[in-house]
Amino acid sequence: MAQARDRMVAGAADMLRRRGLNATSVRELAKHSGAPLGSTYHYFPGGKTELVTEAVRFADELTVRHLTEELEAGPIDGVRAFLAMWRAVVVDTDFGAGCPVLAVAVEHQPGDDDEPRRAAADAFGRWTDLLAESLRDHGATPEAARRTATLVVAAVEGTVGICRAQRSIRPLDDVREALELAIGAAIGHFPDM
Amino acid sequence: MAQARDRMVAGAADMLRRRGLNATSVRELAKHSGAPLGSTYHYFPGGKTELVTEAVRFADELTVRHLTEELEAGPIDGVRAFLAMWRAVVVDTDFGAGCPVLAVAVEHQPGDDDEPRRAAADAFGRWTDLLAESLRDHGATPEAARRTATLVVAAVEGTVGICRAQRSIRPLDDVREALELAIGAAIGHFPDM
DNA sequence: GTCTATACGAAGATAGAC
DNA sequence: GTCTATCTTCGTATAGAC
Repeated sequence: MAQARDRMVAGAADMLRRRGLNATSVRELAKHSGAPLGSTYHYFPGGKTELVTEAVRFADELTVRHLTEELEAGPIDGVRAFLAMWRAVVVDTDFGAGCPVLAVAVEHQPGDDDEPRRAAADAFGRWTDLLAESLRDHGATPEAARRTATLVVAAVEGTVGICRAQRSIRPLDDVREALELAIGAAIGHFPDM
Repeated sequence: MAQARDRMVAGAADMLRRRGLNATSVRELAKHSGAPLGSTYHYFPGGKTELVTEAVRFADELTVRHLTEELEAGPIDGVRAFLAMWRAVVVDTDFGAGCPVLAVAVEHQPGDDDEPRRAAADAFGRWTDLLAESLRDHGATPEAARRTATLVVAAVEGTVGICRAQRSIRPLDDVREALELAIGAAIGHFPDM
């Protein structure tokens, strides 16, 4: 059953964004997915490392798909929709969920397996590249595009964490306005940014 | 011995920023601090929750002290120094450490004790308020000051996570330049931001 | 008051019955 | 091939010897 496997990956991504990496247990994931514990190691011989890595890639792909669609309307509307997506994640879960990719980045430690961290690095890189490409296409210099794209991804990740801590959505709304100005400057008012 | 207690709080903050909340065990913390396990519950009757809460407040106070000093030279130099501080944390630990406050925010889940999360919320709020005050003092409107201050804190938190995932300091340097432009706009070029 | 020894549960992972 | 039962390790927390 590939369906059970897919459910486990999606379930792992959901647990990661809610509880983080170390509080996501294979046991509970199996229960939550309606699969027996042993099945996990049948589907994922690499154990928790393999499962988490796939969960990060799954979240990455979802985000890339959304971001790609949203950026077709240009970088300002694209970022607006990007922020709206994260706003929905935080609000719909009553501040219970954030970004699974950031969780892996924050909880990774040197001795751990490297694959989940690398998947997280790739995800951040891909989102930044998509945004930078859109900014360049709309008049930003390559340097301004890269800097602004990095700012957007970093600000979103950080703000989602702050919103969860404060149980308030205001930081995200403040950051949205600040980012729109920064993007406007990068593609228009300050081409040499 | 208050010294042993203080060492444990500082040690907890260090473990939090390296491994995150759930991988920070009272056992290893005691070992790392040279104290027996039982002493932990003598100094911190509230157990891990109390210990973590104090560690977050400890990191908060350190950061407030730095930020306050650095902002005396104005918001641009202050933010530059703020970013330099975080740059040093990430580089000096070879991408092994980030922000302990963000770790608590990312790993908190609804059923958990609320004190650590609230301490994290207070920390983010304090840093934002300090930055916003400095921005207002240098010509930003209250709204622009709040938005820009939130952007700075959020961007720093997010970027530190991205740098750790990618094992590269470049995102932080890119964000520094982008933030300086945003601050310049808030206090000078666009007073109505 | 300090610390050793331990209780108790849950984690990741696997062996082996079906 | 699926899943139950179990191994081992580590987590928080405490009881009670010094």
